Amino acid sequence: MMDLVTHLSKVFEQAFEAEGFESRWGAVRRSDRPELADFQCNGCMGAAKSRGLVPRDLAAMIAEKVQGDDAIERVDVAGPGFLNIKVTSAALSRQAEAVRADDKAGGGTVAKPEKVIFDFGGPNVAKPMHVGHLRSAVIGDTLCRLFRFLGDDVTGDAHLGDWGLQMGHLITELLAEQPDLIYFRPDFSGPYPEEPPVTIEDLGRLYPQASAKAKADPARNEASQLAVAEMQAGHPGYRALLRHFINVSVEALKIDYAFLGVEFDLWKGESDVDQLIPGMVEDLKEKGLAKLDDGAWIIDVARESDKKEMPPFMVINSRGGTGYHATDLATVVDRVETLHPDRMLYVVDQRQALHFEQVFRAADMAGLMAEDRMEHIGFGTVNGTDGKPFKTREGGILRLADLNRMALEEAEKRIGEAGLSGDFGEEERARIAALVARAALRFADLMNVRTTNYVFDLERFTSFEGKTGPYLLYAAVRIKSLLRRAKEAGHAPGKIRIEGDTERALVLGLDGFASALEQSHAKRQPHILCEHVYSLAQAFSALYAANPIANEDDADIRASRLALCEAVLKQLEAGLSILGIEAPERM
RNA sequence: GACCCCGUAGCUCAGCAGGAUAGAGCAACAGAUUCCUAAUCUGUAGGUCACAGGUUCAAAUCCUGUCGGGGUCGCCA
Repeated sequence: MMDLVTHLSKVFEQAFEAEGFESRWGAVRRSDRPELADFQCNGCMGAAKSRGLVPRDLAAMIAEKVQGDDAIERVDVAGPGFLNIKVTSAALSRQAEAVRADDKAGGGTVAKPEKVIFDFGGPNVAKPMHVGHLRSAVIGDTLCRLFRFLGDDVTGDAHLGDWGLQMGHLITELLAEQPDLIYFRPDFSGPYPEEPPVTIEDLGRLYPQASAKAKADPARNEASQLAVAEMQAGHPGYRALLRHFINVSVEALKIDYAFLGVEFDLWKGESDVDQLIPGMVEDLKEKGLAKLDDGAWIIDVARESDKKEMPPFMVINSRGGTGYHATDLATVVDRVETLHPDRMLYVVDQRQALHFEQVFRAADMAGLMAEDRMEHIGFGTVNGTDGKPFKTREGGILRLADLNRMALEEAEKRIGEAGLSGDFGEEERARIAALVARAALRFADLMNVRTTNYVFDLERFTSFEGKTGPYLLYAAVRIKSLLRRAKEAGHAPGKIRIEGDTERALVLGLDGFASALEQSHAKRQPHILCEHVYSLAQAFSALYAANPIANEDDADIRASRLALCEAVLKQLEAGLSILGIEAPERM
């Protein structure tokens, strides 16, 4: 199906072309002045100027030209030369019917589907996730869903941070606590036990313990670095421990992600590409890209056109170790070889912009992937009211697990207060609370423009009124509920006839889905879709408050409104599912 | 110091491929429930779009500068 904006744009573009103008002047968009018109075209001012014509005269000519189109009721010339377009009720009815019948609820498909890899989440083994991880997880997961919805072939990879100093900390701290473990015996090289020697609680305790010691004692830090080097060199016991740490951590991570409805196709990590690094380094040396500088192997990725200083890409550091430059580039090698992507998107904190610039340049220079096929989808930091990265009152980080728990508790409390779900069973109440909490958290993050920092406000994340996830659930559940009642009463939906202003507004809202998705996709900005879904829910709520639907006496109007509700619900659920939000049947 | 991002209502933020009277949510105030879920709806009030220049028929939006806030700048990731 084609949305009205696209249809009208074509009509106006043809009109401009017929008068010998460039078609771009014919671009039509939703009206800024809904009381005057449904759509507007502002091209006459610019087009007239290019010919020395009077804008209003040209506008009148264009208005005359488009008269034949059956979606257009009338076109008015206003102000200096605006064209105000009002569409027919029949056209709106058609659009609503089309949304109702469309299995994508009016959302389209990208012109050219691609195979896209999303690198997001980026959780670290043993380090608990904090609020910053919420952003990568939720934005990345939503973009994956959005791209899939529009037809792209998507693979989401968690890209675990399992190769750094934290592994050394864990190993050395475990060694201090349990020196007799088989993993530390130099005379033993496997096979090692299947059962992990630690629990997630152990990891949660060992890491901060070691980290604190290392900060205070350089020698202790040195020991961890040595352990990392040994592990990277292939120490069998350490490797076996690494495997255990990863497995134990991933199990725990999955719980937090599942709460948020975040899913990954791959759980690969830095350690998975370690074995590719030597070959990659050889290749870089052969190509003359890697050079020895200050004891380290680097790639000079700077360009003359650079306005800023571009530090070198660090392949191997002066101690002979590899850092995240090497693992990230090796990950590109791995992905290109195994998945053959058209594009790779990295959903990572904006502060890593320079790092990715370097990785992309290096990957391009190494002939792995063209620089313009790789994008850093950066996001802003989650700040406190002081403008600094958010800290709890105690000054610590807010763990994601704690945030999840707080949202859930608020949801449960609120369900009790509102007297909702009173007659539901325990299980259903718990499920509803979980869905409400997820909706609140995801929407509170996704509604922000991705790239800017935002101030974290716990109340906003656990609030259920106004522009929130729960508001959207509420709207969807209301529709489900009234459709259910109508069905029970034997009222069937029928032909849609759009009459009043609130109905018109609602259908115009429905019609904006495709372009919201398209823009959201093009800009990699979930908040555009959030805006759309929210305004759709608002438009429905306004109709709901002002008109009876299932209780309407006139059978035709009732059937029409019921059908309209079905269309709205379909699109609402489609939009929400992209945002990773699921509405219960009742709440 | 260089480079990047930001500055819009009391608060948190949209809008920025220029377009008419700058929009939401929260907070404030006034209303709405004989009937489909009030986690709702309707309305009122609230803005020198940081500041100063420039481009343009038209600037919150583009350009320049200033001020203020945040970030990044070779071996932790």
